[in-house]
Amino acid sequence: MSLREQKKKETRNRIFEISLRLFKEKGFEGTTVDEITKEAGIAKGTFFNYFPTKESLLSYFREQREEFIISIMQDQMSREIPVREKIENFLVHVAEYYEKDRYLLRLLFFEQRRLLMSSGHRPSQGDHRKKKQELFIGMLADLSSEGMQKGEIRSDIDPKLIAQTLHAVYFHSLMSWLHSEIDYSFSKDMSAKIDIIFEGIGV
Amino acid sequence: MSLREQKKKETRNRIFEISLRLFKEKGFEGTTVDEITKEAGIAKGTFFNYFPTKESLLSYFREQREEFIISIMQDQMSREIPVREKIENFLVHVAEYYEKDRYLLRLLFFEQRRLLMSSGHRPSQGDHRKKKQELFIGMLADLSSEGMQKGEIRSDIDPKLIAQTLHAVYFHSLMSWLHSEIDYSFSKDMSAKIDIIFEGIGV
DNA sequence: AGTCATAAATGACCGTGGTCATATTTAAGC
DNA sequence: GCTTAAATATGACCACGGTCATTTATGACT
Repeated sequence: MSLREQKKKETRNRIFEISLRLFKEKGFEGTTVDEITKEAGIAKGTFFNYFPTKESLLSYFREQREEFIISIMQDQMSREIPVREKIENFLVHVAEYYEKDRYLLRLLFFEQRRLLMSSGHRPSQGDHRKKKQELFIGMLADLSSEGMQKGEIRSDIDPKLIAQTLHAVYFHSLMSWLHSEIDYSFSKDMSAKIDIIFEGIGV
Repeated sequence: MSLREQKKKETRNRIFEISLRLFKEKGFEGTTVDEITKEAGIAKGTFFNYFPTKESLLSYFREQREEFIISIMQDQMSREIPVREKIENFLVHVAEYYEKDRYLLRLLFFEQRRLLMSSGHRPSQGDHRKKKQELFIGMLADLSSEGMQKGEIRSDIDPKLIAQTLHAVYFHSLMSWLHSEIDYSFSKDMSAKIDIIFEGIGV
């Protein structure tokens, strides 16, 4: 790696680290780009050579999280355990991972303008790059299919529908937890709701 | 009502109507407060006498929606039909109501900084005013309890948990629909997922 | 080492949301 | 109709996010 690339990487990283620290200290709105650049020892314009907007710092943070989450998913996918356990394990692992950094997650979901969610209903035309969220639901759908083949899950429902329902519960639990001011286990709360989906509420 | 109050109300309304129109025409970011005040024939400062921020226009819009939704809820609550039907009716009615104005809802959810969601996990101390979202979940919980008493719903689960799970599916379906670029029936999509919750996915 | 094209850094500048001291309007009391 | 205090309107002003023409640093090539 050339000196140039090296320095670029370092600068980008410095901006990012300083930003997250300041966000934690003073909030997202309360931190100005001027402060960030001053601390990083660069001019204001330079910031925008590295990140197109102040908000994009949060996107970058999210991308890093997503990489990690996908690795958790893939770990679970390959294990030799009942599908229900795989699903619960996966979701609980993600939840536990999130529990470590509630504050920055709050920023991520409440400060970022467009919080991406998977639609499950894509336009048939369009770019073919899979978004991370779709991968998330896609993997849950794969697990559901696997469960159907093994006779662990009802096979008269569209696996995608099941995946979306699971994801709904996961997402809702996450949001509730982020909004709440009290401390409780997000993963346990979610786990209870996943059980409902498996067992149904009907008599 | 005095002349003063009358004019105040009119001005507030004019600002609001013009704003929503401009948002539809040019988007939220694309519309400036200057434009709004110019069209409304008032000075810029006056705008902020009526709405504390530009974003608060969206909150106001949401409050209006919420009033309406609560009335739908209350209608269903008092009918003499099976609980499952009440729940489905209620959620489907809300969905159908939303389907009428997808664009402004998108603004509401994607442009507004902090999109409120019910936690279901409130701090024990704090203000006692019930937020609208809690009312929403509260009513779903009441319906669940009713269903348990009538033997239509399993009674070994906390009704609140059921309510939250139902709300999760409702909210997720709504968000997916708002994100999607294609036209499909949000209410039907949601309905299918509600069925899953009633019947479970286990064998 | 010197030249030069390209990458990267810079900060004056702009448009916007939001503030606030001041000016204007209202209506109650006389 | 006049006075006066409170409600309301005003626009100059500020801070911030973001742009861009210009300057500076880099390294490939001779």
